[in-house]
Amino acid sequence: MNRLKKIKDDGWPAGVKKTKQRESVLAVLKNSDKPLSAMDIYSKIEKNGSSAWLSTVYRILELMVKKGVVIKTNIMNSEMAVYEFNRFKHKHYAVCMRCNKIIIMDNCPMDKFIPQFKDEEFSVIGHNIEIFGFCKDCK
Amino acid sequence: MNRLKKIKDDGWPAGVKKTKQRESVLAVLKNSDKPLSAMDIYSKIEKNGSSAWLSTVYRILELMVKKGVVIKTNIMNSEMAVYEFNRFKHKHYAVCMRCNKIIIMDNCPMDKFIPQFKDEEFSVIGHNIEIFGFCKDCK
DNA sequence: TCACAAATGCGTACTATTCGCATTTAAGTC
DNA sequence: GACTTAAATGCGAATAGTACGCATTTGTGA
Repeated sequence: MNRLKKIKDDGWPAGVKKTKQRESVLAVLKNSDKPLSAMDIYSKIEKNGSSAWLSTVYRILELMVKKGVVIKTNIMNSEMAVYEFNRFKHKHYAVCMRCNKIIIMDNCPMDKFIPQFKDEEFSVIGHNIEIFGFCKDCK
Repeated sequence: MNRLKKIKDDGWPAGVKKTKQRESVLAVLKNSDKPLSAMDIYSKIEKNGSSAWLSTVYRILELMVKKGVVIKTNIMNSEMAVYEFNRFKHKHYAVCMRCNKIIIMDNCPMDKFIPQFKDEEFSVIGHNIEIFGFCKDCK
């Protein structure tokens, strides 16, 4: 299993040059339990005393998404994408309609569900589920 | 029931001035069975021989969303929002990862599903589900 | 250590969307 | 139907997130 070793044992994607900036971006994502925007990541890197130009952060994120190490998500009613370290766990989020807080959902409605399509066939690769409502602070 | 009549019998939201542009936008959305972007709507209006500045289309859409006549959705991996006429039917979409075609799903996994949250309480108002994969032409 | 392909810094460009303001228009009142 | 006025539109310019181009720097295999 895993003969191709697309991702190395230390979590680094194979065939990807190690640079200060790339390590910073991945470290920030690994240390966060919530998805972060490119700007969040940029700020956290600065706060850690390192530095990486914002456009570089975007390029790194794009690469990491392509390599499967990072997951990119678009949260509705927010114009910016968020990124998280791929821990290979199936997760979904609930988003508060007032404060935009993100809450992790533990179960997935798609587990025992077979989507039906009108006429057309469609081969399902994955899904994206977002619950919206109000968190306990905003209720 | 419906004593407040937020939406009139002809489908027009109450207390909203009728203008050429607003009628054009709603007509385009009513005649489409797929969600459309603001730009799509703008083009279709031009094609119909009418006209409405793009910023006006955006303003109208924002208003109609607020009035509950139109639904705004953000489809992932697409940087633009799409809008559809609210037919008060529960629907979800499958999006082809190659050609971005949108296919309507007939059933909903959330029907018999109760979301669970770790510690925090969350009152669920609604949900957003997107299936991705390949349509029959792109398989 | 050297060479070179690849990554970054930095600025600029692009795209979807929003905003500001002068002009126009819908709709209630006389 | 004309008048009035608040609200909508045309139009351009601004904004924000993200992508791009190119000169310089850096990581890595030889």
